[in-house]
Amino acid sequence: MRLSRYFMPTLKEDPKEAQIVSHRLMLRAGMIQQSSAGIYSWLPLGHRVLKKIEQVVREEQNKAGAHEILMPTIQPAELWQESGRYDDYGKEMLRITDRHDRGMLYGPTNEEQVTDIFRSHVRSYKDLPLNLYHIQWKFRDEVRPRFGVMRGREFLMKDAYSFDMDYEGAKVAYNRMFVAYLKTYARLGLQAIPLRAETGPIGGDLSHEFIVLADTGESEVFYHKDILNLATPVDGEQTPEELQAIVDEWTSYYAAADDMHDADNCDVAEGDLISRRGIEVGHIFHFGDKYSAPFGATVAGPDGKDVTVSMGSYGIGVSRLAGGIIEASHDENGIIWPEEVAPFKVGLINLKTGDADCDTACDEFYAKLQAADVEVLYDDTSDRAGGKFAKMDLIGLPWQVTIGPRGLKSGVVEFKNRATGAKEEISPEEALNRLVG
RNA sequence: CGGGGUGUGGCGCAGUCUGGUAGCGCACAUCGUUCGGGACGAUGGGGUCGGAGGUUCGAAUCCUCUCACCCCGACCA
Repeated sequence: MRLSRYFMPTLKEDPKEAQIVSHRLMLRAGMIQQSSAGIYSWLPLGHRVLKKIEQVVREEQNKAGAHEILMPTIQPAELWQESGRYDDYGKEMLRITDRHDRGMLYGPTNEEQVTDIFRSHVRSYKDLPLNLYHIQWKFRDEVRPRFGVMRGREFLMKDAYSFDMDYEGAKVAYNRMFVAYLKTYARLGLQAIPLRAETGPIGGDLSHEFIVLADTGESEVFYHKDILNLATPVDGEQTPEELQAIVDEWTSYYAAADDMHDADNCDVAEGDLISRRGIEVGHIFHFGDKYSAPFGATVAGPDGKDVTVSMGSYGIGVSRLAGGIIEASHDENGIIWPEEVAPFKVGLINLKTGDADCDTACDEFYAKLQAADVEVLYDDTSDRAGGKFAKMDLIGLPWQVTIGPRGLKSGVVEFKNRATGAKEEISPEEALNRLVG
């Protein structure tokens, strides 16, 4: 993409409404624009990031055997009356009336909707286990939206729902998601910690939330320092026993949010207990028949008798992760994107636009990157060098290649790693090899 | 929902106390000089000062009401 043709409205100064770093950087990088409290438009750069996060989440869900569907944002009130949550949910649920005076709502989550789909189509135990997920916008009318996209009213969430014959089966589904989440966060460049969680209004008896560490996190977390040294699970089919072993390993270390932490009854040695701020980026629940029972979601078992299925739900805040990743990965100059979610892999800086040799060298380099399918943002504007560097640092692409007349004389380009700041002078061919390889 | 705060060109702000018809920096446009880490000069475009009502000869400024947004707390992906 040529920057001269791109829509990336960056700001030099911090918008005053943005107090936390990810919100400031997202606004300054031209990723988002606020529409109203807790509701945002995603501009091209932000949209690219959002789609990349979504894709990583999607791939890991698919690998875990979940099937992608897409349920609507607007749901009928009757479904929620059936589960009893229409009255319980309170003002956080945005209620709408259509022209026929029918009660509708903008879905804050989809347990009812997915259970309705399940009961309509699944009749036999042979169709289990089943896990359906979608990545869809949700709306929760929070009293106090804040922190930019990290605590919006409208947000993009991946929510998966598992259906099994019994608790044992549901636990395998739960563990499979647990492991998939660990892999997902690792791919996103995040160090995530699973915490045992309150099951909350959603109900159930097995629940973990996943948090990423960041100084601006909303809650305080306490954890055993060795949990950070655990290896991310590897890809591939895993037996129920192997899944359980991974979950057991990750949950064997102490980890709790401030609401669950009890300093007096914590048996972690003082030097091993670490306290930091964290952002919740995922939450998984087993809740049994909480929805399947009132909805009559049953399947025929091997003996021909109907069994009410045992369910779980598994959420990842996709739009929140965009902010969460920035919170966890930035410096004083701007964002530092992990490679998997960077809007472009490399920024190409033409140090002297208008200089025939420099333009030619940059255009050729750009064409070669494009031919090799390397996502590149090419700053071909006539801005001054300083501004170009500052802008590239701000938007945080993993690599920066700078081509200028002086380097061309000696046959080198500047190759910079955004994360480490390390700069090397190498040949254009070498730079190309590193980016393509 | 309780407490605090802010609304003035796209962004950041001054002006409000002490009413006199809107200003600065950045950004934007044109021209020129510059140009290897956010240049300089000249010129120019853009704001009914969040909204409504009131006081006054006159309101960004004073009064009343209202809306929006932000921050701290309780709650959530």
